[in-house]
Amino acid sequence: MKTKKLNEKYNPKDFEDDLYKEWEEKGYFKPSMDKTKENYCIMMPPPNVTGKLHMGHALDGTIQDILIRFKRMQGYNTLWLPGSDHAAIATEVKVVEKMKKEEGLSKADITREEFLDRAWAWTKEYGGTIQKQQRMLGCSCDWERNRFTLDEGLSEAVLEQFIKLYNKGLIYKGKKMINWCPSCHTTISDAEVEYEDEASHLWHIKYKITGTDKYLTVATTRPETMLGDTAVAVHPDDERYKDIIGKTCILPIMNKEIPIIADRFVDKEFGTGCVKITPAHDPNDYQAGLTHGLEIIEVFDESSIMNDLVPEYKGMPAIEARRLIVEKLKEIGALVEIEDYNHNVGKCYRCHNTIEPRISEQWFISMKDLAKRAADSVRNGEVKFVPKRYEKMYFNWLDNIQDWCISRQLWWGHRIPVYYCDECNHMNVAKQMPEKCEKCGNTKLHQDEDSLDTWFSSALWPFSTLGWPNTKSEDYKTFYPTNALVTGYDIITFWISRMMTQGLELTDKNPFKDVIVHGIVRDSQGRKMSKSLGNGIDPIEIIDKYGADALRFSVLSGTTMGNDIRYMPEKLEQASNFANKLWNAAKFVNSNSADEEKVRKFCYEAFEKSKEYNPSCFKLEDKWILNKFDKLVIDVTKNIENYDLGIALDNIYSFIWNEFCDWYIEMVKTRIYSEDESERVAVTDVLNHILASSLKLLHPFMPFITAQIYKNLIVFGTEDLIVAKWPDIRKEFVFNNEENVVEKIKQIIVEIRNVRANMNVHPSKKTELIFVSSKYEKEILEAKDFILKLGFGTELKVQKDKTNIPENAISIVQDGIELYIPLEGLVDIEEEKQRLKKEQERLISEVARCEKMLSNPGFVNKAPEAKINEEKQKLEKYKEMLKSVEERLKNI
RNA sequence: GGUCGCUUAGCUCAGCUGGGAGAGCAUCUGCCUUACAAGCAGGGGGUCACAGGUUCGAGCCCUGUAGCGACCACCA
Repeated sequence: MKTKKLNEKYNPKDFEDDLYKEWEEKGYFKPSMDKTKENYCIMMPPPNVTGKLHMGHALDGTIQDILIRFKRMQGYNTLWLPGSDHAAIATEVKVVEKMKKEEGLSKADITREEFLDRAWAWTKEYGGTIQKQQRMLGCSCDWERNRFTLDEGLSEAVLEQFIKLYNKGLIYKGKKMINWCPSCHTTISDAEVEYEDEASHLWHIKYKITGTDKYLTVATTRPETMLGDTAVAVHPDDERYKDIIGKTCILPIMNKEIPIIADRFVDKEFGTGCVKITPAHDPNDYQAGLTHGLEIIEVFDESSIMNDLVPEYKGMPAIEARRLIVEKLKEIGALVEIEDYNHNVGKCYRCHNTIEPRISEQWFISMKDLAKRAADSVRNGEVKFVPKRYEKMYFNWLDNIQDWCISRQLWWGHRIPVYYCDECNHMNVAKQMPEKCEKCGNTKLHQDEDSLDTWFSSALWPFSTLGWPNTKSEDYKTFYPTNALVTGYDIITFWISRMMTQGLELTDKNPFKDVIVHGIVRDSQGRKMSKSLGNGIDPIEIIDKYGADALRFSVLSGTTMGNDIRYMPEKLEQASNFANKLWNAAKFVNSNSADEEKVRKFCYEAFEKSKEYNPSCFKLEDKWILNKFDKLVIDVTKNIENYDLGIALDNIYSFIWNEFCDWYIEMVKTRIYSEDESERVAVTDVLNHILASSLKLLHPFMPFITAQIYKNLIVFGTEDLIVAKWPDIRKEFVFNNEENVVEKIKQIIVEIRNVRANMNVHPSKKTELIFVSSKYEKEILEAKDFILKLGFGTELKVQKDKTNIPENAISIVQDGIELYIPLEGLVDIEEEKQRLKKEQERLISEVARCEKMLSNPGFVNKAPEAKINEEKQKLEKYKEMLKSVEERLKNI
């Protein structure tokens, strides 16, 4: 005898941690590397090293874990590779803050090496947090293959990538207008700029037109940049200004003569139609400056501190200078108007300070060709997005792509592998500092100070983690290209598009086949969870209180892939109620199971060996639940394969609760308590078979409770559930007929309860049940025990015709079965007549509906045959039922 | 401005290839029936945003409108 026992109460804390440890120790998370099996690989999107698990991670991790566990159970050689990202800016900002707070130091006070020491220390201290939390969530990823974007192998991959792209001419250094964050002191890429509405003003300033008494008025949101104006632009077709094009005007304060130029980018309708041109501080103006050969004059530096163009503003923050310049303009009478104005301002995605467009020499990747190839892979269907609509977002980004600025003025990250010759300034591009300049042979060289965008290394994630550039490595050969990539839609541009471009360029393969895009987890009011709002929900607190399984259930049930999720904490109640229900059902099955050896002998072993289970062991309700279960397996498998995880979970939920617990267990209780041992053995077999198999289907979704129950099953459950075989459908038996009959009987039982509830009959009041059925006599007798129990019956009779039916009985009419319930003293004939009349009306309208449909020539000629037959059968059924009801009405 | 999404029960959301509108929560009624009161049984509750169209048949397909949301671009 096994000494297995489930605790009296479901309490996830009792077993979740232990189970996880056990799985990990037994090595279940590692791929089997079985060459005879198909491979399946998912790369976990690497969270920031310093991050904490939030609901987005919980959702993302749950989805991936479901896919991995599903495939693992199906026998695939599965790898889910975890890791973390060094998150250049985010981490550097935090380390700088900490340094300032604790040591009173800034970056200027220490060397690069000293800073990196601190950053690594930080990483070691805080780096493991998320991964601990992912374990609590149940993520079955292979921690032994855990990678970090700054680790040795991945850094090697970055060098390889840089040099390859450079040699191919795809990476270049150039002077361009870039996005500069004056607070983080670095460039950022276009994708990292977030636009926000900001209330501001439009200042209207008049410039004197040279040699006349006339003025033109420009409108600007940035008066402080006027010091660097080198032109005023109007639209060439603007009638108002046609005659002044080509003339010059006087820039106030600077008292400098600047040209009036015509350019089509000017919007005639906006402001005054005259635009001041500051090529150094605005992307449009920069472009105009290039086109018209204008001088570029900087007004402030990289910290937005004014330079010495005008001595009285020197050293001032630009925003401060703005105030003074506006005052000055007022003073000299150049300020015409101040208009309230809302405009979109670019903000740094990290620190949310206003981005300054600046001209600067930086490193870029030329994107156009790379982007085309990446887009084509999706266009031609080699890579598909789920849901498909996100492909448009992806195309939109790639089709309009600008070159990617990859250099960052940060220390935390991969340093650019370019070494300048101190003598001839030649750029030597190499993995390590060359001994001498390849051009002039000088031995004094210095490395580029900049580092690379975080996403430059993340772009390699699907293959750098597998050993690339060593394409001969076992992991790379086995798992690349990977199968699915699961992530939120918010990083399609940041990450998906970059993995695609780099993957195709460097490995000549699409890095993954399916891109599974999920939504954002929002709060119960639909707002984004954020630190500033304080509306975030901590998944760890949820795990503490409800368990990881409940958390996983709650982020998936009732959701659709790609849609945002409004997180309702009430879902946790549903989830933990479900877990509790399952727990109790398992306890019931366990405590009522017959001796395991006997079950094995009589049922299970025989079945395993010969696949010829004696169907006479099964009673009607067994065949019903077995048939239902097979359909469930088909549905759940299909839905997981289509990534319809919410639907798959719902399938399992309603099977376990509504079919298995509410019906099957109740149906077999009399057999369980039976004196006849062979009855008990047979029921034990089916109960355990259905329970164990249901646990298998549910395991990917709720791994802990299912595994805990499974290992404590008295019958079956010998292997660990995490590696148990995903259920097959049993082609040996199909019990469609039995399923149909039981559904009819269930319907009758529901109606019995219904009628009794309406008549306020106390459950203790039981009655005789008289069935009339010529078709299903045998089945009704077979189901006698549970019909009596669930239908409040004292005894059950089946007859082929309606002789001797008492008058004061309730009648329940089903298709092919009628039931009469004599309820002495309780049946009011008038009330019963009213009830039957209502039923009659309902059936008449049903018959009418079917007849109308079937007499519609359009329907009969065009509808599929199966549909027509279905309607014909319904018509027959309703006609028959109607006939019975009407007969009964006549007789009482 | 461009693109996309959403609008279904009181609330939050599912709804497959077009073929009788579903779940959870909430609500009402009756039950401590020996797995489970975190439960059981039963009930009520919907003009599927609006207007057209296609179709034998539309929550689902097409066009348009309105409200909400997201992304991209521009905004001197």
